[in-house]
Amino acid sequence: MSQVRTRFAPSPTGYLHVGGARTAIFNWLFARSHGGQFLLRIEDTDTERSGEDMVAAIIAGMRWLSLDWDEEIVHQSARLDIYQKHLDELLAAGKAYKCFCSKETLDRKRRSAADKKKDFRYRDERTCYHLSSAEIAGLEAQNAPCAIRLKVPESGETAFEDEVYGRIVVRHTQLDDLIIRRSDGFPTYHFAVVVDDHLMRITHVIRGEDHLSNTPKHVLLYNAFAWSVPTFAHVPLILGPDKRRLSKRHGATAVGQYETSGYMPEALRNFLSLLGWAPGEDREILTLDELVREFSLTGISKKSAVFDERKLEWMNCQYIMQLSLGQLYDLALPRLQEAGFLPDSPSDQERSYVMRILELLQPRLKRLNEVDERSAYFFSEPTQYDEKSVSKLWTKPGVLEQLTRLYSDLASMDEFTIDAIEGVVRRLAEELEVGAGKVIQPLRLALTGGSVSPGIFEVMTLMGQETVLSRIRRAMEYIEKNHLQAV
RNA sequence: GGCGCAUUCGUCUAGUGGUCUAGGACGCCGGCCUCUCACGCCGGUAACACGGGUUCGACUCCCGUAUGCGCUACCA
Repeated sequence: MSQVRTRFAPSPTGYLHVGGARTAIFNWLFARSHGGQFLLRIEDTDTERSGEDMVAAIIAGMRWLSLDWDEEIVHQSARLDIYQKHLDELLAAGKAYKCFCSKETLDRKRRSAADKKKDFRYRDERTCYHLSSAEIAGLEAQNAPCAIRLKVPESGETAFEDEVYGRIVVRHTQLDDLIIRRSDGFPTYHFAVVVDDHLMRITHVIRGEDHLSNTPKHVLLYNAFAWSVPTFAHVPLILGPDKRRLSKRHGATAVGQYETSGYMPEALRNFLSLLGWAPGEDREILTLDELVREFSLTGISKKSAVFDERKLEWMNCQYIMQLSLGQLYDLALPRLQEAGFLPDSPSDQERSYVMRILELLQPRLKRLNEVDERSAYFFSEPTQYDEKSVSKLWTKPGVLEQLTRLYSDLASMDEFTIDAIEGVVRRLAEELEVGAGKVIQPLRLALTGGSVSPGIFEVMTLMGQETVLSRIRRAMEYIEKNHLQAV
């Protein structure tokens, strides 16, 4: 069997979106699991809608997901002469013909057919197909714009075997003479895709299910050239929560958005792999190697899948917890620097301080972009106290005395270690005959500005005795100033 | 409208005629742990779209209905 070659062929009319990314992942996985090649092709024949910045964004997205490709990137816009050559071939063989009908004329005919509740099919009249060579020459002499259509057989059917959906058959009466070159000289998608897939020696075309209905047209084109047809595998579409095709209306659809909102590429890749495909086992957290090992076309589902961001978030959480502290530090560093918590080149001391913070935060992070707000109080005094927590925790009678005691007890400590602090706090709670939580929560509010944080004793050792004391004092001042304690 | 495709818990899915009183995961609910939150652990909730066949037997096969999606462009 010949070498497996797959490709991902996005059109740069937008950023790399998760649906495209999923298709790319499947192609990549399939190629890698067969020791084959994975190629990248930019389908930029629609010059109006394509942009260089989009190409760059797509490439960045691919890199971020570690989807490396083999060989040079193919740009369709640079292959116009190749398409023209193949067009001429079809024209010469009488398998395609020039069509001088204007878009306006066609639209009008389509509308009037629709009014009569009928389908418009160009092939029923084939106006331009019946033009004499003299007429064609005349039109061309006037430089009349013309498109090129493929001549589709009027009877019979075209079938192909899809690896996911099985045998697909379409009667030729359902098809029209499709345009394969626009009047502006650019090939249409259907034509370019077939020519390129053949020339790039693609063996397996893995793409979205929205192309399932288009594939018979492509098969017809392969046949017209007498080329062998590749294996097709169409993958189900990705839907939004409302079961409609995933689009910008649903929020984040671009891979880059997931990067900035703190998702790890490994998590997104893992999640996307499992959308419309399942390995034969129950495990869901799979490494790249495992994915490569397990991936197969037969595991692909026929049913479109809803993109569930909650599950992605959970998966991201799993990946964050697997990180070593050093890795987590590297990922958090730019975000902490941007927040102004760390200088451009942190000292060793700063680095180890942050690592200890991250150790506490690690199981609590769903997304990497939460690190700055969750760690803010380690870098600066709380600028304000959470209002609800204040009214819940600092209005209770005795809180001021509690904090006063805490202050003096903590101030007299020599060793500000986790165990020692815990001992002091618990002893105080016992003495006051209250649960430890009753002492800890008001304290937590004083130190962090809120009622949620990692274990308070860990937080305190990290902050250091001096900071802890000054924050307690500041909290007491706040309580007094605002007359929170009932008189 | 025509053609194509699909239809298992809210969501992702396992399941290829009997092992299914339908399994796992996310979510949700309850509990444990506990200084809050998170992690972790334990338990619970919840599905074969509907109707006909075929068969000794159907989630699994066939037909129809419904619903959804896709294609029906000189977009890709």
